[in-house]
Amino acid sequence: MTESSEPGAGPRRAKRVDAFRNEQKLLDAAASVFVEVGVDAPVRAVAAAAGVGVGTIYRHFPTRADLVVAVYRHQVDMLAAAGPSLLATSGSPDAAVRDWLDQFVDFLVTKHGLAAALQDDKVGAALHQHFVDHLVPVCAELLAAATKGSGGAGLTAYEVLRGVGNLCIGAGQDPMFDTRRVVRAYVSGVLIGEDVGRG
Amino acid sequence: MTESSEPGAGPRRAKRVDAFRNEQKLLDAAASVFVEVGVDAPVRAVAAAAGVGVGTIYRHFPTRADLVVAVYRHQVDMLAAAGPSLLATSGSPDAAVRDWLDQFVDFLVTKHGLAAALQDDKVGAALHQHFVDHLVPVCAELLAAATKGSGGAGLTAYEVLRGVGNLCIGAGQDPMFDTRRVVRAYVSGVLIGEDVGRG
DNA sequence: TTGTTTTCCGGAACCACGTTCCGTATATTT
DNA sequence: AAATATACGGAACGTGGTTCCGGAAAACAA
Repeated sequence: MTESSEPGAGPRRAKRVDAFRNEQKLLDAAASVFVEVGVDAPVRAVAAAAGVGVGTIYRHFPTRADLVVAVYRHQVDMLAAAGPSLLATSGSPDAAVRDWLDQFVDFLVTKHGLAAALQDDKVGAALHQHFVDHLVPVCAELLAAATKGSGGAGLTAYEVLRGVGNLCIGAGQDPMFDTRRVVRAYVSGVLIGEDVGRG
Repeated sequence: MTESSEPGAGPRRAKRVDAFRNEQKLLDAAASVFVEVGVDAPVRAVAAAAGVGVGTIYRHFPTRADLVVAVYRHQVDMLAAAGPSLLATSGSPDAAVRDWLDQFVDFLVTKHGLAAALQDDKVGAALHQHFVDHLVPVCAELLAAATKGSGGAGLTAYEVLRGVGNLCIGAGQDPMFDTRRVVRAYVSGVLIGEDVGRG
C-alpha cells in the first residue's frame, strides 16, 4: 500500500514502450489497409501490414470491431464537434442539418464498407454504439433547431442518422446509385412536414 | 437425332425423380430455416433441415445466393405483378407508389437479414440482380405516373428502390428504428419536388 | 430381369476468416 | 545481472462457403 494512491484500478507498472509503438503501428497500418481494401479487410492483413503477429492485434484490441472503432474515433469526434459550429455558420438550421449530414455522408462514403460494417451484428455492435453515443446528441440538437417551426416528419435523431447511414451502404461500388442525391431526398422528407403528398 | 425435337439445349434424359424431390425438400427447408434463423443461416443448417448432404445443395444451387433467390423468387414476382394493379386501385399515383413500396418493405422486413443480404457482395450479387430485373421496371412505371406533374426529386427508379432496400437493413432488430416511418419520410422526399427546404 | 449407363447423393476435405492459447522474447525493476 | 511482469508471434481451433469424388440409385437397353 505504499504506492497505491488510486484504489484498485491502476496498473502497477506503466505500459511497455514497445507496446505503445505497436499500438500506433497497428492503428496506422489498419487505417491504410482499410482505405485500400475496405474496413472488412482480414485481421491478418492488418497484422502483416503492421509487421506484427495476429496475437498482438488482439492484445491491443479485444476484437476486430474495437480496432475499427479506434481507427475512426478521431473522425467521429470531429464530426460531432462540427455540429454546433455549423448551426452558427450555416444560413439556416435546415442548411445546418443538410451540411452536417453531408459531412456524415462524406465520412462514410470515403471508407469502403464502413456503413455496411455498422450493420454487421458482430463488427457493428461496438461501432454502432460509439457512433450513437457521439453523434445522436449532435444530430438531435440540429434537428430540434431545424424542425422548430414545421415539426418535420417526426423521426428521432437516431432514426435520421441511422437512415443516412443505411443509405450509404454500398456507396461507391455502384455507379447507378448516387448516394448524395438519395440522401438529399431523404433529408428533404425528414425536414418536411408529414402531410406531404397525401392526395 | 431421332428424338431431338429441340435443337442443342435440351438434356438427353429427364431429370431424375429423386432429384426433383430433393430440390423441393431443399426449397421448403431453406424457407423455414430462413424464417427461423435468418437468410444468413449456414448452408449446413439448411442441408440438415432438408435431410440431405451439402453436396446436394450445391448440385441444385451453384451457390448459396442462388438458393436464396430461388426461395424468394415467387414473392418477388408477386410484388412485381402487384404494381400495375395498384395503379388502378389506389386513389392516386402517389398513393400507388407508397402502397407498393409499403409492400416491398413488408416483404423485406419479414425476412430476417434479407435486406442486408442484398448488399453482401457475395450473396448479394445474384439476389440483387434478380430484384433489379424484376422490380425496377415496375417501380419506374409507378414513379413515372406519380411524378408526372411535380417532377419529384429526380431519382431513378433504381435509386428509389435501392434506397428503400437499404433503409430496411436491420429492421426488426432495433426497436428504436421504425422502418415504416423512416421509409415514409424517404418516399416523401422522393415524391416532392427538389426545391424543398432551400432557404 | 439383368446389365449398362447416366445422374445424383453424402460428407470428408479445403480454404478463408475471427479468435484463442501458450512458449518464447523483451522491457522494466531490483 | 537476476528476477519479474509484460508483450510478442504464430500455430491451432471453430465456423462458414465451396469443391471433390467414391459409391448409390435411377433410367434405359437387352
